[in-house]
Amino acid sequence: MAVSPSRLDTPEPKPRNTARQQVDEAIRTALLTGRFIPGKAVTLRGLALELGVSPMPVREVIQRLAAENALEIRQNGRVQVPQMTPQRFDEILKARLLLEPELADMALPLLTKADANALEEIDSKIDASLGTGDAESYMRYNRDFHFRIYRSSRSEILLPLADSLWLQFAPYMRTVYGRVGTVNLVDQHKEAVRAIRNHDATALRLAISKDIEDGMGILGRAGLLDQ
Amino acid sequence: MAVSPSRLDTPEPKPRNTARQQVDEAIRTALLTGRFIPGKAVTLRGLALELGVSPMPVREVIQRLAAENALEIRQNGRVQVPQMTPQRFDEILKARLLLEPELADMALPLLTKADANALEEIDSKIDASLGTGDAESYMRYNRDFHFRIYRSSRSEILLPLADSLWLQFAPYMRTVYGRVGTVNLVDQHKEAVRAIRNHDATALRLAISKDIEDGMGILGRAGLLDQ
DNA sequence: TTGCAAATTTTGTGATCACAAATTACCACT
DNA sequence: AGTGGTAATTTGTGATCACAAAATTTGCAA
Repeated sequence: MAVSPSRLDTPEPKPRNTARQQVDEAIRTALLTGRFIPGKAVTLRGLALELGVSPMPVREVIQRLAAENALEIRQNGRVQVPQMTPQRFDEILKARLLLEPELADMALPLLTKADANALEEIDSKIDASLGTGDAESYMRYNRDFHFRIYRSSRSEILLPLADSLWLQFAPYMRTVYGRVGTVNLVDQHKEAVRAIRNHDATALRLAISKDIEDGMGILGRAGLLDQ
Repeated sequence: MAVSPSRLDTPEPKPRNTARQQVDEAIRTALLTGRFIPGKAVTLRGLALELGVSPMPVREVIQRLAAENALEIRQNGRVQVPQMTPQRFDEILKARLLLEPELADMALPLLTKADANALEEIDSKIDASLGTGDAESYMRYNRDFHFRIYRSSRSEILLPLADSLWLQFAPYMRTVYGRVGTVNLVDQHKEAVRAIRNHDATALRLAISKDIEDGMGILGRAGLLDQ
């Protein structure tokens, strides 16, 4: 008998490094850290030039992000970062409150002491960013904090859904921070870490829920009155 | 004064008819009605030939669907319809139970008597399809039934998330129906219509939840033992 | 018949080009 | 200076090509 693969699926030899993946990561990071302003036009050739590739991989990535509602393709074909609306904002908040506590709940049994320490480390960087008013760093570390938890869940379904949500509200939140600053920001990260250390599912769900509301609740809607 | 657009956004003149949209719709419908078998390889040139277009628009659509986890791009670049796994199945079920009752709840105030009648019409077609054992028609009409409700919510966030979920489980469910048939299928559609007519939010949520469990609960996991 | 290696084909990736539609720039005219 | 129309530019779309990697087929030898 042969020692052939025990599974008839996923041999998955070696990860290839395509230009598309680089472009994808670059644009996603830019969206998540708020380097794209809502309403701002995005052009294929512009991004391609900026990233040093041909328009080809950019086209594919834009389609990807448009499918996740992170970019908007108008009917004239032009691409832009979607504008936030009160309805969209409320729905994103609702969806986050449905999905993210669930993800945290799934992750909890898999979270180790090392994870808790790493989360504490990230949280201290968040505090540092808030102190210096560096909104871009804050957004990156805040994202890291949440998805360090969620990713531990090994979720294949809920995790991509949450990913899509973050891509949708991040650019807008960046504009809010630019307007009202970051000094008033509060979060429930220390409570979350404590809940993880105590293996307390109820407390973790509550911390995540409250954290989402802290981030988007009062502060968030404030910016929607004008624009 | 001018009669110019009252909003400073979205003039959106006329919808363009691109090859990409046609390809997108064709492949989505094929996935939702189970014409693609999980694990089946999908090739750019093959689809392009089949749909009478160049590989170009197919590439973009595949990227879109891959971003929604409706197609899987392996690390060697090959594309296939994702295989179902017990974990994925359970998570999809969980996600549906989180999102779809909420969508129905949002839709309820906007649903009219005409909607209820249309839903009843669709449900009769479902019964007809079940009678003749036409799984493909069943899947199309069942999809129509659910999204006729959900779409009424005018949701911009939760609706695309639910869309992604349906694309992920539809191909697998088709294989289940092919194995065990459709005669044993039960649903809660009549209860849902009744709840809509009575403007009973609690009853509608319950009907949707039970309907999801009827469709995926016992029957669904049965097929996961082998493959 | 079986195992293995070379050759052929298939496939995704990235780049370039042509084209049409939309946007922007420009300039004459009132 | 404001306005209207035309020209120039920009932009997304679709097609084709070259290339490399992977999968498949073929052919030869044990």
